[in-house]
Amino acid sequence: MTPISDRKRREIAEREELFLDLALHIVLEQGYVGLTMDKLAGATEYSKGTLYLHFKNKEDVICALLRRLQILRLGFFGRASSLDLPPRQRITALGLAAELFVLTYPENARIEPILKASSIREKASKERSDALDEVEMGCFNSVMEIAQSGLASGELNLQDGDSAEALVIGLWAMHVGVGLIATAGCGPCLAEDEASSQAFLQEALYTNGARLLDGYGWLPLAKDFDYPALRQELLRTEFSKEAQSLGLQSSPTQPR
Amino acid sequence: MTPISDRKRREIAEREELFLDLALHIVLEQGYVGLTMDKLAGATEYSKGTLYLHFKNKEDVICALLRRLQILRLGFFGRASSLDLPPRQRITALGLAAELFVLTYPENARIEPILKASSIREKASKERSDALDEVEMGCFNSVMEIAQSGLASGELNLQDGDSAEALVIGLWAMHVGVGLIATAGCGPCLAEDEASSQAFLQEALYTNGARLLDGYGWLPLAKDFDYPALRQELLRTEFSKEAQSLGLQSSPTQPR
DNA sequence: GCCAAGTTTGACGATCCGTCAGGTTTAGTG
DNA sequence: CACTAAACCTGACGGATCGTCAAACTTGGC
Repeated sequence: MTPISDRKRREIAEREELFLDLALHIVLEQGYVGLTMDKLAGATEYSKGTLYLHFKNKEDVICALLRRLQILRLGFFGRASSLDLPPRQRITALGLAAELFVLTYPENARIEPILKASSIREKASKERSDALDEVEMGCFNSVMEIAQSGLASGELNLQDGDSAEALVIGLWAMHVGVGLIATAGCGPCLAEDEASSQAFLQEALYTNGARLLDGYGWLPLAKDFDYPALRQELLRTEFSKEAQSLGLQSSPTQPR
Repeated sequence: MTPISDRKRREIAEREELFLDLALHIVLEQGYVGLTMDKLAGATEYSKGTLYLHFKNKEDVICALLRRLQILRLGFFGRASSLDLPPRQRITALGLAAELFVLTYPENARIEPILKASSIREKASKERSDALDEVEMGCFNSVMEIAQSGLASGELNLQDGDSAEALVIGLWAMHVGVGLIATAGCGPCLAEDEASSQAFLQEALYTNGARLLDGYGWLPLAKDFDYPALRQELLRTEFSKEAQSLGLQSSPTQPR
């Protein structure tokens, strides 16, 4: 039994994916409290002991779950960020990517706040927590990189006390904040109707992002460039697949 | 034993305060997971049964804890919001109030995300959850009211798709987001040194708030009014007590 | 002094976490 | 093919916690 075999290794990786799929299913259906290691083991063909070979504890499962999602987010961000566009247009594209990510993987909104808040990070294994950090860092840096290229090319001019980092924190905080409000509500405000309030919040996030960048004087300002058209175009090109599967009508130009 | 006695009622209310004090102490010391109903009962002179006469469950305790804090926040907001200043100055004052609140009651930052994230609201009693909503609504409305008076007096002019609600959501989301990042970190980014990164985040929140309002074109713009001076003045007047107890040097004008 | 209503208690059943001794499978060997 | 040792998996179990409720206790009016 010397060769600790690739097959085995692959099997284990596959099994972990399976565990995470099932865990996600349970969390979505019954919430974090509803997720039980016994239940999860029962849902698989394996026993609790095996589960604990993969995950240090329940918190570790959540951590792994979120990491899997954040990798997808990073993918979206990367696609937007590598477009051949001027910085402000690129960051607008990234904003769109963030929106599409949220819409495509609504489960992220359920998992992320669970992990952010309670002291889950402390209990999860260090490796997994670090792995998650790494991906989140990547997302943050995608934005940071655009800000820096804006500075470099002169469309973004910071004043006295400002910094690119502060700007990115602002965008990031707004993104995180809207996500949190969307799941937790801020009080019951906006809670009238689940779906429409989600749409309103996403809309508000876009608007406020644009206003914030305007406030920093990042050119071209919203009034000087047709960002909505850019978004529409991106929905037709880079993000056409996502737009389609979400059923976003990309305001057809001219049906022939 | 006919008069169900005011004394008794008062005693019960006092006892609840005591419970909350002790619960807060435990949460601050040992985190949410460290808070145990047995432990809490043990810390009081009462038994678990009595605890459960006050609170439906553990989640209810957290909910009550946060509500007590949010009432204090509402107080801060109210004081700022009722100042006799033009709208944008007033909302700046409210921003300062929010900062001071965070500094004065750092425990809020520990409790709030716990409740926002995990499915605590679902398990807490409806009454308590509603009571919390009410206070949070009050806070939100403080901001909303200022935005509306800005609209009314013409310093704030919204464009096409914008709305006062969206603006307030933006500010609110940024506030919430920064709070979450401050406790959870966004990845380990900024985590170099606990205290200084907190300060940076608060600073960033102020800057971004100002930039956002500038982006909406809410007059007077940051460049046309000395908002830092206004903040200093408020620290010397309305919020002198808080500034003092926080040891904020309010850059003395002229010691005589 | 006595009783009934109101109040408090803590032992208990139920649930869940994480472990580990022991059973089962696997893959190489003669 | 039989055998063996390492790798793998299992599920019963100890420990911790939640929330309940029947019983014990306190209160205050008569």
